[in-house]
Order: sequence, then structure tokens, then C-alpha cells
Amino acid sequence: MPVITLPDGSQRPFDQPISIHDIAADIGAGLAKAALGGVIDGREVDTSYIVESDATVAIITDRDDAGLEIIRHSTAHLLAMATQELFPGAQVTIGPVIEDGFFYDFATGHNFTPQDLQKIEKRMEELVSEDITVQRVVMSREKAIDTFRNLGENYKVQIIEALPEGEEISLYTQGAWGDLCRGPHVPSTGKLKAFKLTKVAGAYWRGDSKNEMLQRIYGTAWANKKQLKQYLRRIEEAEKRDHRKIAKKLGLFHTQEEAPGMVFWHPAGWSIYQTIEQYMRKVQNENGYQEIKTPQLVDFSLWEKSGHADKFGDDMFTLKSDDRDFAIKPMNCPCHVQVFNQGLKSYRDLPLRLAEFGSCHRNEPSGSLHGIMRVRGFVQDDAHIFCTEEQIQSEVSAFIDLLHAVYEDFGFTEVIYRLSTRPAQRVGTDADWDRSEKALADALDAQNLPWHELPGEGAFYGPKIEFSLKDCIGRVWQLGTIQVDFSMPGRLDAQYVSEDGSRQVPVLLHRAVLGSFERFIGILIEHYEGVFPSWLAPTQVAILNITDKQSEYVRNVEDSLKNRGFRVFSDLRNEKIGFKIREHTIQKIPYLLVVGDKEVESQTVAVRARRGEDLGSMDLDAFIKHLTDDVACRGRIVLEN
RNA sequence: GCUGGCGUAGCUCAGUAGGUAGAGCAGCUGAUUUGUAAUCAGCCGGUCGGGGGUUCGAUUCCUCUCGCCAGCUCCA
Repeated sequence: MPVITLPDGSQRPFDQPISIHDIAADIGAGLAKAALGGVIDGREVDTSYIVESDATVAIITDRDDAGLEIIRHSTAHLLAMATQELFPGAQVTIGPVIEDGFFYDFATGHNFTPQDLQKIEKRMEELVSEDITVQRVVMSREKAIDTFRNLGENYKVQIIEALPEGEEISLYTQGAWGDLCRGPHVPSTGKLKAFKLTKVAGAYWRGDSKNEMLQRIYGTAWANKKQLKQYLRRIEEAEKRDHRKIAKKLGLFHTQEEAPGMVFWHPAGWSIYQTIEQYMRKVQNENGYQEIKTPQLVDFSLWEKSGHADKFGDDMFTLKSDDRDFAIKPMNCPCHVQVFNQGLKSYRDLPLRLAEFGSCHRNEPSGSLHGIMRVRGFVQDDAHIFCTEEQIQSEVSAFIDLLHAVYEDFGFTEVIYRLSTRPAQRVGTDADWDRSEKALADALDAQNLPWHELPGEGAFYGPKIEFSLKDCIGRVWQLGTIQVDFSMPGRLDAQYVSEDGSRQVPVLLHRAVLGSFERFIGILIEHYEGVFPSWLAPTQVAILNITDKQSEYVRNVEDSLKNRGFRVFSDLRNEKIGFKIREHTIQKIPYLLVVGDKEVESQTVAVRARRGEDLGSMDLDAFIKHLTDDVACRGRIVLEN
């Protein structure tokens, strides 16, 4: 007879096999009502699961992450049930839980509209109020295939056929409707209290663009209405941070039809860009890099030799001139190898670190363009380190330190580390891949950094570490990267003379800290919500007069600040001070200096910081000190709006 | 590239069941010389993304195309 051990260590004996639900009821009526599932010896099960022998059991409720996951998964089933009722003939495929919600993919000739979503959602709510019992049925593979084939569910049949032999096949039914699923699921539809269908989009069957496109409906689901509301508000807030909207308001850049995927930088945006570029230049100089500049237009044969033409030829911009084929460079590395190849190199020259803010162009698929986060013309803080195999790990390690310092200067402290390993289509020997993957993993481990592997996601020439940040709505953007490359130096004839006088091929490390400036600035705009820290703000100080009488004094203050290298603007317009303050506040200028007769008389400025904070009147030297300190801390203190 | 949606003044948006379009803000002009988030008045402003078609007539309907947006795929 089972003895149940609960998470608090207490034990309850039962004189016969007992369900998870009844265990919960034995603990308390409230828990029985709240139970969504159970964990028995680490395995998640339904509340109807019968415990036969001694076990450790935890009850899952909507307060657990696992409970929320069950709710989302069951809501996906509810969506599928409602959709199939309203749209007979729509076939079900998969409906997994994702961050903050779920989706379900349908195969149907019908294109779902937002109106359809409303109808489906309404039907889902009706099904919830009917509180239909959800039941688990285990069946044989043959019976499962038969069942779904008879229902005309061809995709499900494919899914079952792809399941590994010996795997238990279970079906979850609610009323007349059922779906193949491993579970667990909520005991009845009445447990689903807070959900909303959010959007509809196309998605390829099995995620392969060669396959037919399905209709995907996205939804979000939560334990209660309050959480749902909070989530929806969070999304709304996130949309306000959209870099495209903020950039328009702040006049940072624009894009237009004639140059899809390219950025027209305006003075304010270019100021930010230049501040960052000059900062990175300084960082690189301090860390043993040498800056170079290489051509943008290079004969296509170089790309054939490097291997890029094979894999990315179609995505390169090419042009013919005087019977020669050229490509606009999609990356800098082959050019950097050309610089390395000039003059005979010695092992004493290694590691040789060549850096370039190189302008690259790639013909990215039109559908993947996204503001300035994903563009066709971009510049990276790119560098290539030519070194020996023994130097790999220390170089990778030094790079990670540099990267952390830079990210912190921008106020980013949470970095996601991923190691992308060998892809199916690749160059180089397996032994090379073994060694380079290990070198990268060791470098991460040596710094005790949490990382996970992305199998098959490496570049065709080598594995890479990707350093990513999350943006305001949870999208993960890859910024930095470091990649080991045993192939390209050889392909492009790079050599050095080793200690024993023999010719050796160097190892090439590709690396970038910010990735593309375009993407990085897009992320910064969203991260700061346009409120750039003073060191980056296009205009750091605006000086506002009250009346014409103070104009000359204002100009003098402006000159003094400009001479100190600050970005300053005086607003001498014949407008009320409130009007001017409003305009410059909207433009997120860090400091507004108000100058009236009082200030002229006392030779001071009245300082108003962002957020409306009044720093009071001070003389110019005191303000310069304040501003200098603020700029010096860069983004390490994130200013709130 | 694929699926769907969208494209009206510099910006944000309204509108037309087919009869060549409106508001607010911005801009310009004038008045106002003002003390910490919008002073008042007047004026200007659009071949309704582009091409083709249907129609007496198209911003509105059809079609092709470009761009943008969401998702998928891709990302050296």
C-alpha cells in the first residue's frame, strides 16, 4: 500500500492505490480544487494518475511554473478544439508551449483573420464554462494511426509514425474532441481562466521552408486574469520602446523604399554612432588591435577562393564592370587575410590582431529585414586575430574580458552565452572541429560562464561563441561573437615562419563585440527607451533663455561648453520657457540650462535634469564638473525616464 | 524567400457603400518678451506607395509591382 512522501518531508500512508487528485484532497479541499497535475518521483503526471506504490509526490497548482505550463498546453488544446469545431476540415498539427503562451499550427485552405480569432476565442470561453473533463487514453501505435487516419488528420499520422518505437502513445480527449499528446493536461477545461489569442501567421510544416505553409495561431495564457492583464500591459509598454518609433521622434535616422535594408543616418543618430565607434576604436587600441581599412568592392574570385561564394553567392551583391565580376564585400575576413599576407610573417608577429569598422552588404531575405536590427548594409566592429593554436585559449579569454567591460559600459550586465558547433555543411577536418570546439568550451568554462550548446549552428568554417542580450520584449539578439577558423587562412594562403623555420598556417579568430553598429544602436534605443546616457546623447545640454535680454550670456555659456567638447545647443527662440522645456524634454536632452536675469546677474545657470529634476542654480564650473562626472560613468548607471 | 496584414499632408491618424479628401501637431507669417512639460491668430500643405485594368468617373473595385509590419525560413 503506497506511502506518499510530500515535498515538506511528511508522509501519508494510504491503504489502496490513490490518484493525485485524491492525495491533494487528503491534504485539503482547496488544494484538490487547485490541483492541475502532480510530480511523482520527478515525473509530471495528470491529477487522474493513480499512484500504486511508495513515491515522492508534489501537487502542481497554477502557482508553479509547471502549472502554468500545463495551463498553456491545455489552452493550446482548447484552441485546437474550438478551431476544429468552427472550421471543419482544418487539420491539427502541433501546439506547443512557448514563452508567455502557446501556439497551434493548422493545415487549412482557409486564412484565419482577426475576426476569426475573436470567434474562436469566444468559443473557447464557452468550452471553459462547460467545464469539460479532460481524459487521457493510452493506445497502441497502430490504433493511434488508425484513429487519426480515419479523422483525416494526416499530419498527426506523420507525427505518430515519427515517434520512436516503444514510446507510449497517449491521446487526450475533451468531449468529442481529442488530440495526440504526451501531457500532462488540466483535469477539466474549467481550469483555463485567463487567455487571449494574439496573432495569426504562417509557419512551415516541421519548420522547413521546403514544406507547405500552415496557419499558426498564437495565444497567451496565465493562471488568472490579473496576470494576463499585466502581461498585456507589459507588451503595450514594450511597443512604446520600438526603436523605429523612437528614432523617428528623435530624428536619428530614416529608411526609404529606394534603399531597402539600408540606413540614412541623420545628425543626431550619427552622433550616437560616432561616439560608439570612437569608443570602440579606443578600446581596441588599448587592447593590442591595429586598425586597417580594406576595399568594399572585391573581385568575385576571392569569394570563390574563401568558400563564401559556394554557400552565400546568391546572397551577395555583385556587379559586372569591364568584363570582370565583382562582389560588394559581405564580410571583412578575406580582405584581412590579404593584409596579413603582405610581407613574410614570423611567429614573433603573432598574435596579430587586425581590426576594421568595415562596411559590409548582404542581400538578406526581404522578409527578415527589421528596422535597423536586421539590415542589408551594416558596419561591424570586426577584427581578426591571427595566432597559433596554443594562443587560441588565451586570446578567447582576453576577448571575453574585453567584451564584458564594453557591455558594462553600456549598462548591459545579463549576457547569454551559446556555443554553436559544427553544421552539416562545413569545411575542415573533424579533428580541426574537435579541437576548436573544445578550445571555445574550455575558454567559457575557465571563466565559469553559464553556456549552452547550439548543435549544428556553427559557421561553415568553424564553431563560435555567441554573446547575446535580450531586448525589451524578450527577443534575444546576438551581438558579440568569437569564432575559431582553421580553414580560411589555408584557403587564402596565409603563412608564417615558425620557430623551427618551417612554414605554418595560422589559426584565424573572427570576433566582434557589438556586432553590427546598426543592430547595436537599435538595441540601445529600445534598452534606454531613447533616454540615452549623457555620454551617448546626441545633444547633452540645451541652454534656454527666458527673454532676448539673456541671449548674449547664453551664447557665452554655449561657447564655453563647446570648447570643453560637449554637445550643446542654445534655444533662443521667442517662446515661453515652459514650451521650450517641453520640447527638449520630449527630445530626451539630459540637461536643460535655464537662463534669466537672475542667472545673468549672479553668473550662474539653473540646471534641470531629465525626469524634471531641479538641480538648482550653480556656476558654470560646477555644472561642467557635474556633466564631466556624468559622462565619465558612461552607461554604467542607467537613467530612468 | 514564404503566409497574412498595411501603405491617405513632414508626423499621428480620420474618411470615401466609386463623384479627385479632413483633423491635431509640425512648418510659414504676424502679434506676444514670457521663470521650469504646449501663448494667440492667420496661412501654406496631399497626382490617397507605383504601374495597368474595369468604369462616364477610381484614393475607394480588380490585377501586377515596390515598400513596411507580424510570424516562419535564413543570418558567412
